[in-house]
Amino acid sequence: MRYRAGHKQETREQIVRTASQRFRKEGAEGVAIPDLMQDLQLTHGGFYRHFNSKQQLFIEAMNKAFEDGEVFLKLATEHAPKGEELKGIIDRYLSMEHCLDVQNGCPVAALSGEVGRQPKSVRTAFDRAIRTFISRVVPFVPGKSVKDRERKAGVLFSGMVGALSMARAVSDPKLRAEILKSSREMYIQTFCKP
Amino acid sequence: MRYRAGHKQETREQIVRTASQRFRKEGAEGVAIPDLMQDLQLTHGGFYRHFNSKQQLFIEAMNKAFEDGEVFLKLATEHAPKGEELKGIIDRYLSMEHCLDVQNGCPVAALSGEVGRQPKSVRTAFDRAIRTFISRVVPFVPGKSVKDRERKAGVLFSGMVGALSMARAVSDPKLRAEILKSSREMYIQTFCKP
DNA sequence: TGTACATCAGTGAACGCGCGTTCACTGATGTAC
DNA sequence: TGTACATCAGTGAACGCGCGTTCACTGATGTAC
Repeated sequence: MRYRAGHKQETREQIVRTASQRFRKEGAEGVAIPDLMQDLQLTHGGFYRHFNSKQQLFIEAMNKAFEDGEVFLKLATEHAPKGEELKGIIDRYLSMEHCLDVQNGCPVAALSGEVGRQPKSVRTAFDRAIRTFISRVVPFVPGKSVKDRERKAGVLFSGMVGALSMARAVSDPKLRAEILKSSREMYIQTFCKP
Repeated sequence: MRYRAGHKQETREQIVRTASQRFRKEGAEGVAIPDLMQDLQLTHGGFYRHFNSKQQLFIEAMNKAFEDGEVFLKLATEHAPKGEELKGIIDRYLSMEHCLDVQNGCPVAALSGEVGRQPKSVRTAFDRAIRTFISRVVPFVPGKSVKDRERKAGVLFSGMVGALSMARAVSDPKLRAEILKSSREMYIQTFCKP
């Protein structure tokens, strides 16, 4: 073999990682295979040694993005003081950093518009990711019952997704900052008290 | 002239109306000019008698969608009992009908993902639409001051946008209904009391 | 240790396709006389 | 009232382009003997 053992696997992972970032930033149709491969100093022909189609890459890239989401939650809760984990999640999710860093940010906020047009396989993966995210947040949400806490986690999550999407869509930096700040304050006030 | 007076204007308006619906449903890149013109039983060549570019049509179609948004608000508040206008807005915005009717629904929910990639002219139109929508809702939002009511209206709007986007992205109809219902109940409870 | 062959990740020309856009043309009607 | 010409919304072939995908080829290394 020309390349050392594991070389192919490494290339594959690099493609998925780069695709995962670029799909979030530029959308499924905004990323061309030849262009993507050039990012890794490769030519487009080799792509099909790793994937059957662009579609397959999109699915794997989405799953990679969901894994990033898990890491995001872990970091946000671990860096927060005991008992203030939910505040940590909200503060980080609705931070200007997360808002500007689309390519490494929440895939639900970045891709929910496109996902509705994707095939079933992509959409069910989305369902799973949303349920997982909510279940990870539930332990930190106060509430009367598990059902109540799940509902609250769901409303909080979708609300934050909307605030982030709108802040990103907007052109005026002041309006962007306002959207993030109002939502941050209101969600902390609404969801963080026991 | 071959066609009666006003004919050209009518055709132009039909193109904008159809484009406005299809852009919301299929995204900016999902709609091809030849295909769009065929919807109106016309051929693609004639398109450029009406518009300089697809870009220009997109902007006009977005503005048309924003007008639809104004109508939406008017209907929602007029049909509601006096004093329950905000409840009327929330109930309608987060209804299953609105969720399924992407093509006639809120352009912010449908296009916020794409708008970030559009040129300045599109994005400033978006800013204006968001500010207008919020100012239309403010009169019905209870609060201590105008600033406070504006903030609340902003959080409510972005929250509803997120809930609608997520409900649409999801594949499981039960999960979709849950997302809408939880948000509806919670937002009515949070924002509708004085 | 040296030689012949097999492997296979990556190359790059080529494909068919649909897109946005252009343009010479059409032909029913309005206008000039 | 009748004829000749002008108008211009709409037609459809054609363009250049970039896309997703295919495929014969390359060439450094591993393996067989």
